[in-house]
Amino acid sequence: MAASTLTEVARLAGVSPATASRVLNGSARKPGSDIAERVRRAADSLGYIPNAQAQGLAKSSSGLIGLIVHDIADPYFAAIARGVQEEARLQHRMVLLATTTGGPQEEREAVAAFAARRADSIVIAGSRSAKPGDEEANTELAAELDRYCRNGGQVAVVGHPVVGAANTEGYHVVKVPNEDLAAALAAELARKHQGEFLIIGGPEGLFTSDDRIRGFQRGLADAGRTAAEVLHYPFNRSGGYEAGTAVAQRIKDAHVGSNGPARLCIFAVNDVMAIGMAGALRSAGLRIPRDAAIAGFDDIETLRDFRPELSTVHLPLEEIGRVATRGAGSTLNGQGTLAVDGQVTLRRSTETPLP
Amino acid sequence: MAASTLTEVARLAGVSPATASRVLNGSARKPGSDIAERVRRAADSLGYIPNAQAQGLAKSSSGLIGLIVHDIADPYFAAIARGVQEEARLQHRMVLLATTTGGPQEEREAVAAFAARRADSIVIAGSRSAKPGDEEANTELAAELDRYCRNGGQVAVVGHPVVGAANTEGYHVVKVPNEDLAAALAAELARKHQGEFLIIGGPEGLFTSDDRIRGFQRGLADAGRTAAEVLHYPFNRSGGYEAGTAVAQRIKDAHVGSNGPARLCIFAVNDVMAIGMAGALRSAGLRIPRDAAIAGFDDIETLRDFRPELSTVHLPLEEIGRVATRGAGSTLNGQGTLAVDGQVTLRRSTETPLP
DNA sequence: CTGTTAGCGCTTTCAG
DNA sequence: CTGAAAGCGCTAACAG
Repeated sequence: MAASTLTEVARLAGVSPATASRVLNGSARKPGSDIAERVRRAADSLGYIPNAQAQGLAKSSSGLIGLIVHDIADPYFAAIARGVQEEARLQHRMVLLATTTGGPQEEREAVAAFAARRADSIVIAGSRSAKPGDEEANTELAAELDRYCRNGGQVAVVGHPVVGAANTEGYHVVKVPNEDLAAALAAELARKHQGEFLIIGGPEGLFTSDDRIRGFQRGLADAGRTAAEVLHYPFNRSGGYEAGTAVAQRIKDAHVGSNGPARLCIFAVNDVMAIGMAGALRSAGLRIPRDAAIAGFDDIETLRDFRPELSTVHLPLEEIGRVATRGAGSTLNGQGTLAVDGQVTLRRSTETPLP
Repeated sequence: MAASTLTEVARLAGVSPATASRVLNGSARKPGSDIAERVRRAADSLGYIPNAQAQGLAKSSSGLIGLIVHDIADPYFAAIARGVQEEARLQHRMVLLATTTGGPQEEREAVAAFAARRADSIVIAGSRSAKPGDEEANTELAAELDRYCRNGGQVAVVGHPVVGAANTEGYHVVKVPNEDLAAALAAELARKHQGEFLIIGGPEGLFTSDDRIRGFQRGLADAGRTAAEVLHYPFNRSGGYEAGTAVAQRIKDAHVGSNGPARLCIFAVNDVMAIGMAGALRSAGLRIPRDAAIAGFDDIETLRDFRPELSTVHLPLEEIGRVATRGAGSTLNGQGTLAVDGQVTLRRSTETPLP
């Protein structure tokens, strides 16, 4: 027993499928109210549900919006996803989810899959990378997006354009001033912090990570401080934890003759890494901010309940999701750059402990 | 410039669309390798991407799996979503996301939307409720699901069947032994805890919440303890926080002449509520476990970095997502009950502080 | 093994 | 204002 079709409804109502279509789904034409009523009655007596695939085929559009994230359970992506979802709902669209462990190769596949489903627009939230070895995959990804746009698709990428992406109509970038914000953070920290700085970054070539590292170094330089050492680890909590176990030893060694205000100040390029780092230090018996200061980036919701309260750069994550979706939703603004801003947010993890 | 079609590919390769279809998409038939090669070449010279809508229409299936959650940014749902996503990928399907603020009304709409898109299966992760006033909406939801199943759809709901859902072919339930686990938790706590118990539940009528409350009370009773008072608050972090501000005062009042081991032991029916509760108590200047013990339920990933370490009942969240998806994925097992198990996990938040 | 012929369910000109 | 007819792009019986 298959679902009932428009034709069946039409027959039951004694009208043509065309008319039934006109009353059941929006149309410029407005059938007579008597007829309309009859059709509607027939429709729900049969429990009619329009076949979106058929509608899509006929109208060549789908009401779908594709979202690409690295990991939906990462609070950063989850928050963006919530924003995307909210905006999608406003637009009466549904969200198609794809998770890619990070490679441009997988992203290309996801884009192709979305294109196959004729998604009206695609939001790419994951960070782009330019690791050596990824060039080819990146080129292919760019080509895929290009084709998608040329076929009328709308794309919004968060944070950083896709490497080599042509400036096609329909291609939007939600600019996040990672570098400037990181610089601002460094400036603030340099003011109240006399010790050395250490940066825990993601894999080399990850744009988001690189931007933040560069910005932080610039901020330090502007404050007349020497450049910080940079360590590279995976861009997630485990990476931060791993880094933390390495750093803990260092701190302990330096601790001989420790002097509070000159202790190490660690900047992890995102909050989950900062959290991992803090966890590792705690496991090693160290305390924040007593034995080291830590700052992160993103201000994920999880931080609200994390102790010590973590200094970070607040990013309007949900808003980013909404803006991206909105930008990719309306063809109004052909192609362009959307912007959001963040804010340095100092909390207890970088306070100078009382002597 | 629209995307190129199978027909175009066929023409370019000098074969019939049927043949092109056979080589480009899996088919029992295997065209000659010379022809096949020609078609494949034509296909990617044109950058051909099959139109999934058309395929779906023709095959009446879509490769889509619909997921319904309350809030994708809630760690509980995010973890389940990750599991669903993983399994979906294994099955070469894509996940369609819908978030409902909780009402059966919205869930009904989501199911209808999935049905319209001809999703092969639907996973409902949100908790079902039987609030007075929801009866009608619940009935409609059940009817919608029923129809969906009758039309060949597969459904898996997590935790609790939909109220009034007929035992249709294709309807699966991932049983979570909430009640028993809560009872086990209560038993453990009763053993090491002499003070009173207090339960912070979700809204009355929410099955997950009610089951856990019932189980906990049963566990207390079996241990010869008097029933705990139950407070009802929203089923999220805010609810827990709100509850916490109310409870804090109580604790302080009782604190006059406090005696460590007899302090209050609070059971919040899920971890996010427990976290909210803990936050509120901390804001009020109270400390866990010194001034009160707290336990939650779910063991969300966030707990790993929460302090004090929270006692809870571990649930294999990702696994639940996978199992649900798997159950709803294969028509093999017509209809039935899938099960997962949890485990009481005691941590520092319920330890008895040293005198 | 390949090509032809019908649709899948809906929208949309175009007549009436 | 309504109906008839022609597809949207692809698959699946059938023939050849």
